[in-house]
Amino acid sequence: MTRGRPERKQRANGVESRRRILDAAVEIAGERGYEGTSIAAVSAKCGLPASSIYWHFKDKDDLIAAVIERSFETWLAAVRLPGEDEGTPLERVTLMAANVARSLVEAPDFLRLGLMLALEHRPVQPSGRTVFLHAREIAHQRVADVVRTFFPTLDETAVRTVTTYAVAGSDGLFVQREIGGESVDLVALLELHARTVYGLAEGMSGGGEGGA
Amino acid sequence: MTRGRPERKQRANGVESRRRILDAAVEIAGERGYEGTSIAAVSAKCGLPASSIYWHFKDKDDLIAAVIERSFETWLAAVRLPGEDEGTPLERVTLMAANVARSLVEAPDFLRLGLMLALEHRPVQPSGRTVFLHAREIAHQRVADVVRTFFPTLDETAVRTVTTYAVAGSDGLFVQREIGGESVDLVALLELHARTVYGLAEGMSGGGEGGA
Amino acid sequence: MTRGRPERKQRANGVESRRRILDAAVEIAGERGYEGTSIAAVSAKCGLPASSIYWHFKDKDDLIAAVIERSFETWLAAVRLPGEDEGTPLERVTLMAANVARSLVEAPDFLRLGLMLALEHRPVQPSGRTVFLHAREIAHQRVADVVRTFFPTLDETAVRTVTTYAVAGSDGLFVQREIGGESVDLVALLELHARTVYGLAEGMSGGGEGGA
Amino acid sequence: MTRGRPERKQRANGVESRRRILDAAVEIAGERGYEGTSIAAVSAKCGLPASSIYWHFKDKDDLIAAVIERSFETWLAAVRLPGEDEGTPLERVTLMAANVARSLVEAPDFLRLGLMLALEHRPVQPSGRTVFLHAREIAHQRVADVVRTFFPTLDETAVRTVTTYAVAGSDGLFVQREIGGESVDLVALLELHARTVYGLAEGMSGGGEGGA
DNA sequence: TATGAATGAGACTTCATTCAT
DNA sequence: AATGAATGAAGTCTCATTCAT
Repeated sequence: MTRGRPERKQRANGVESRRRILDAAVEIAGERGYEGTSIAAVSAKCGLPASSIYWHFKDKDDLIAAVIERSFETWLAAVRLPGEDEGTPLERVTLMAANVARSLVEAPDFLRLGLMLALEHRPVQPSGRTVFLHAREIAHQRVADVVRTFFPTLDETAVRTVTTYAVAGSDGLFVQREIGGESVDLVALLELHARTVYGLAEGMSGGGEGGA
Repeated sequence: MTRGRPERKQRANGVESRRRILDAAVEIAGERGYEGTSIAAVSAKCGLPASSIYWHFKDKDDLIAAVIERSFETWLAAVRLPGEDEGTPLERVTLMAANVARSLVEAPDFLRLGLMLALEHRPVQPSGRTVFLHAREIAHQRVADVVRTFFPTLDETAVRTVTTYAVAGSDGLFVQREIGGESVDLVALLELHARTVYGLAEGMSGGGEGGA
Repeated sequence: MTRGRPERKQRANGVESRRRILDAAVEIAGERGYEGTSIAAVSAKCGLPASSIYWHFKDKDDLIAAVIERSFETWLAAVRLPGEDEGTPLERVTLMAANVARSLVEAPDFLRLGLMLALEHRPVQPSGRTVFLHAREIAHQRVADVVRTFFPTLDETAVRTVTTYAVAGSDGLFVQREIGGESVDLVALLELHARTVYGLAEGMSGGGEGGA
Repeated sequence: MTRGRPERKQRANGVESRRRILDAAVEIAGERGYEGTSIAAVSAKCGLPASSIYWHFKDKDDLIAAVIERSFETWLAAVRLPGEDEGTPLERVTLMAANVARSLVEAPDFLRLGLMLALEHRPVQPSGRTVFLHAREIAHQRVADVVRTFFPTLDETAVRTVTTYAVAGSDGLFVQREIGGESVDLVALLELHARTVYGLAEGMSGGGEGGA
């Protein structure tokens, strides 16, 4: 019973506690989804009692929403967009795709949890879902900007179609990777996807037969 | 107890009860996922007491697995593959995509619930997940067969890549539709996807530089 | 550890269990009020686990409402109204008052809990309060009938005033008894009240100066 | 820390904070009773953190006791007893009753909360109950004094009976008003009560057959 | 004179499941 | 082929209170 360290972390530190709670929650929620994330489990993993979690977050819904928000920011920071002027357009797009792929492999919790929430259709939606959809909208806009940059002649309908297709493919390949594990080379697949989308946009840009 | 007119439906009918339970469960599980599906909720929706559900299914895990299985069959039945010899290859592939799209709009529960299960990573996975992955494997094989039929010169690695890419894109577009609702034209997007994949396979088939 | 009686009352008996729960709840709620009545305490007192209470009652609110309802019936049964034709009118009224007093001493839970609920003004009222007010309305009507019987010339406004005054005095004297305990002779006080109200009604009946 | 303009109210003011806490507490306790009054709710209503409440009051019990005490004083201040020598004795008594009625309509919290506490019978009684009973004893004495003044020939037993009856009737009519809301004319009813009690005392004073 | 943060206990309620009938 | 009743475990959340600052 000789307690090496006194361990009576009496020093109240809200910021640090909040971080610990989010760290624990992002891990559990990323694995088990909304319902599967119990406050007791988060409490056990972060070392703070359940009642302390309620000091920092109004309720479970609020906690999950904060998890989504923070993990989106983490993920955004992990996507390092390359400098503006390296290589051909196609090479640059491919590089972006590889960066996205790496960020999704490194910090997959955001998208995994987000997709779980997005697929649910509860009568009363968790607010984390709203936060996710909002984050997703931001990502969508960024992709759209890239599309517009590389294919300035595309009309807005075509931009939207290409962007939607690009994002959806990315989602699908991420799911594939989540199911297949490390045997799925997400970097290679997203690079392939980038080239494909590039070709698609090129086709819509040159010949007027856009669509969908 | 022999009542005058027999068979007035009150007298138990196992098959019918089982169907009612599955009908209720597929709806709830498709909305709320595995953890979100409580036996009590299924009981309330189907009108049978909870204990009756346990007469038909070993436990909740078994019920969800059965839900996945049956909704896969429902979905399979909804995919009406077109006759073999109408139109050009590209037209035929596009037609298939449209059919898949329609089936996913009509019977989305299978894929929605399945993806939710697939994205989870719990210590002990629900057997419904296994059932889903198995069904998915079947679908994957069917797509692979189509790819081989249309592009007999593709090597197996390329077939796998194209198939994976085709399925992943389909998943991603399905997610898009689940998020965006009716404003997303899944038929058009999957037709576009079909043409894109067709072009991709063609490219890998003709020039030898396949990949991933 | 030698368990004398097997005590595994496996024999499911809903009616009996429900009664045991209500018996426990009426006692606790009569002493401690709505908020003071915890499901855990009821569970401990009746021997059934908390979850079993929820088989018989939707929630705590439902339980308390049932408690009020049953204890009202118990109390009503305890008020033995005297035969129609014994003694003078004043004697008969006094006898009624004594009977009411005895019933309130014997089964005070109904009125004690009811008054506690009635005095509360929560944003969302417990449904037990509604049940109590309804029961009280019934009691009010009975008293009004007695008033009308003995003073047929009273107009309805006067009947209402006399009845209200009679019931209010009864409530107040009951409170007095609850505070003062056995040192308060409720029977004597209610008999006095009966005579007083009788005189009041007589006065309003003869001279036309009713009021309030 | 010496700010330019001092005393801009931000700088703590114990008396004012204490008042705000009591203001919030009297409202909540008057609505919900002892158990229904949570420190968190008081904190939310008064805008001070829960820990500040514990700076001003030892514990919840202490807070409620202070609430009772202050609201009793508020109520006492609201009872404006009339000058000694206006009108006939009956008129003066009636005027007193009207004043009491008005004070109970204006400041009902004291009596409402007090009666809730008085009706409870917990193993360990809140000290607010004691405070209430003490305040009530004071009120009782005042009424007894009035009775003695107007009916000097009454013996002490009769004085006690009349006083008890007077107070009980007042309580009962107050409850009636709390239940019935503004549709109950408390002033009229208490005036009626005053006349009735006056008559009762007169009867006991003249003929020697007092009672109870 | 306050207060941000923490905390163990306990609140109500639902959970999946069982069992005798 | 079913079901009424029961139940221990676990769920989310609130409680009154403390303590270092």
